[in-house]
Amino acid sequence: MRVTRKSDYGLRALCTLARHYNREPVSIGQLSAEHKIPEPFLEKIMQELREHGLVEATHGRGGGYLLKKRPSQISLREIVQALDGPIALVTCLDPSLKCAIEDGCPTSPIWEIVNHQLEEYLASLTLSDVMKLQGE
Amino acid sequence: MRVTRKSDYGLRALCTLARHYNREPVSIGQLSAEHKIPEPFLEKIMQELREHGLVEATHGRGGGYLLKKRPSQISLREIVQALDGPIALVTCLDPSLKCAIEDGCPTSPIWEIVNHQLEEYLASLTLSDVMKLQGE
DNA sequence: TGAACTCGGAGTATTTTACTCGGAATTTGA
DNA sequence: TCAAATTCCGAGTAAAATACTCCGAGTTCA
Ligand code: FES
Ligand code: FES
Repeated sequence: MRVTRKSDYGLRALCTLARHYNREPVSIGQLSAEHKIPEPFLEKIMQELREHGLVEATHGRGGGYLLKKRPSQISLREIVQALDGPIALVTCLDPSLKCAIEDGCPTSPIWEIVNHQLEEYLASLTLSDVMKLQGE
Repeated sequence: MRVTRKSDYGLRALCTLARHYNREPVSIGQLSAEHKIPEPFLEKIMQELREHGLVEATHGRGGGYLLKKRPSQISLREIVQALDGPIALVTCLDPSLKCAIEDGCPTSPIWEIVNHQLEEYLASLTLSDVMKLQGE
């Protein structure tokens, strides 16, 4: 029942990018120092975020990353899905896998409901919510 | 973001025990056959459920397991906590571990909220809810 | 007394997560 | 124009968590 470290690291980095929204890009070096994230690992994370359209990168000296959308347009759900893959509380809910029992499985309906609730809840929270909470 | 197989297996087994509430105990053999769970693994699972006071066992021939409380008194949260340990969406929320940043960590407030919501939601669902959904 | 059970502890195997490495490509400023 | 600062990409390795096994011992009951 855990979000991977990738998602937590990713979210922390995105917070910094939210502060820099509409300003100069932020490099891996800066991000990893601020949040104590191993550099090469964060590099991979930012790459995935870019592939999923959440950030964009500028190459070369002075380059780095910036948010591609407004902080209020980026939900926790998107972030977690980008880094951890589909939200599936049990393996049977992961579209890329299949389950042992299928029909007549007593637990599948309840997990579907819980999963759906969780997904909707994460969709309702955005980077700007995270920023707001931080200030308190 | 996954409940372990242990919890899913455990929940399936508990469903059968719910049907047998106030009747004869059900053995590991029966349970594992019905739900296609490896016998020795299920044995461990039932042991943990017993240690957490959710089921009770009777030894010897004709023995097996029975629920120790009414199905409506057993929440998903208890089950998951018994088998997967504390519900902690990120490692920082697990009381047995500590975190790298602590003060000023931008993500900790939001994860606490999400974690709490999830926990409450699981607490609100019981074995009898699972049974009801199954009938549909 | 022996078959059908659970108990308990100590394992092993498999999968997932976390993280590293090195070389190529891109941009900018001196 | 070249060297430094940066991302990009693919292929790894290391560590941790999960999934599962094994076996000998204790219980109960017919
Ligand atoms: S085994 Fe797949 S839904 Fe239960
Ligand atoms: S690192 Fe522990 S709360 Fe963020």
